[in-house]
Amino acid sequence: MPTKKNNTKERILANSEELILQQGFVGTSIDQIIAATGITKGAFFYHFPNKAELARALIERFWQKDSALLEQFSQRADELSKDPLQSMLIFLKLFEEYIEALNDPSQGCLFSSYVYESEQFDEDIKQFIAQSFEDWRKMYEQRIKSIMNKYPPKIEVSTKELSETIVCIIEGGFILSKSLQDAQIIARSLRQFRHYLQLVFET
Amino acid sequence: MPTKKNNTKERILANSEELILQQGFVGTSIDQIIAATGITKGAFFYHFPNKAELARALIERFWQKDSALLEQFSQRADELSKDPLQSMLIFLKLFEEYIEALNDPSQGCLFSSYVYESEQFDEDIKQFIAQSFEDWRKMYEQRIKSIMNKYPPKIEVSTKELSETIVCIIEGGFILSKSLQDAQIIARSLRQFRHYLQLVFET
DNA sequence: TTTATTATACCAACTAGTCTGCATAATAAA
DNA sequence: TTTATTATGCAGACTAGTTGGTATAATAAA
Repeated sequence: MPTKKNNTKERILANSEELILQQGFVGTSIDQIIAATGITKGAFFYHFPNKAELARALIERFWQKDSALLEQFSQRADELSKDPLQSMLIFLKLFEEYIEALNDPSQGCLFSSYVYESEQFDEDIKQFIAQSFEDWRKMYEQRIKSIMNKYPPKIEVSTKELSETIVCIIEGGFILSKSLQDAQIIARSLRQFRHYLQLVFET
Repeated sequence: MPTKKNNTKERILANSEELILQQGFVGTSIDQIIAATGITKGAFFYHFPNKAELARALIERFWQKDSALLEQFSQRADELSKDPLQSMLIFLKLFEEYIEALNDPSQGCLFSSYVYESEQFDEDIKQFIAQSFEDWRKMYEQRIKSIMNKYPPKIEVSTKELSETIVCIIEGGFILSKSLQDAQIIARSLRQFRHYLQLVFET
């Protein structure tokens, strides 16, 4: 039975993430996790010393998956156009299409989930989340800076504020998507932001 | 000691809301709530039959406070300008200034908090939250429709998508605001949306 | 007194986490 | 190649503490 193939640790992580996005971290008991995974307490505590370490492993895993995806879209966008504005528009489009494709009623974002239970987590996890948001935003900001170097904006805009707004739209989109059971909200709202960029920068 | 003046029920609600926005609903125990309020279990369960009813009372109270505020800004905006576009821009500005004024690092939105623990709540509470989001969005949509009737948009836009985006920005803004300990994010991002509206509709 | 409000003591269920033990897999020795 | 040894991965019973909730008594207000 116990082979290298059926990676129990990964199954615990996947099941935990799903449960936590629906019930919250504190609201998800280890008993629920092991029941969903089909293992026992012994197995769980063999892989994680305590629940706090599960939380840490989950958020790091989430960020890794997330940034890999963004990196992929980023590279693809740069391949398709060397122009900073076009590349950014393509990047956002790729993101939208990805979201649209999962017609699964959005599970949500683990970062946001943790933020609304923030006092349950260690200081370094809170720090990791804040840093991740910042890194994510800065990635957008770099792109917008490149655009600005080439195209004079029609109105006075700040690269920081523009990049912040993208992150707000996505995180807020997850919330509405979950509540209204509508998987397309993020894509639609991101499209609005794309139009905004076009109005600001396109000739 | 117990007079009508020191309204115990209201104190329970206020303290609960603050704790829940930091720790989540499940993560906040009744023991914590009564300790923060300075009462005992007996007093708590006199005012609320169970924790689920506290959740319901909290979210209804939150919505009442919220819609009263929005109604106030809405009326003020209509007083200051009869033009639908100007009134909307003023409305958003009032909202921004309100957020800016609370330089308290944002407590957050109870709706979002509940959404990320949604499976902990009864179906009717989830329904109430979804309906509140929809009502809120429709309020914006009405304003945008009025604008569209008067001003032809520069690009093709949907009133639904525009109004959705506002809600996304605000809810996402709360999350970033909490995580990055920056109370001004919502205001800054809303300003971006204001600029977008101006670019789309202003002559 | 009657009624509204709060205090105290308590409980059954659930919580995260521990402990011992057991099967298999990998490695080393014969 | 067989056999002994050890490491890995997991099962499941157990514990100490916490949870929401209750029963009842005390106290205050009308």
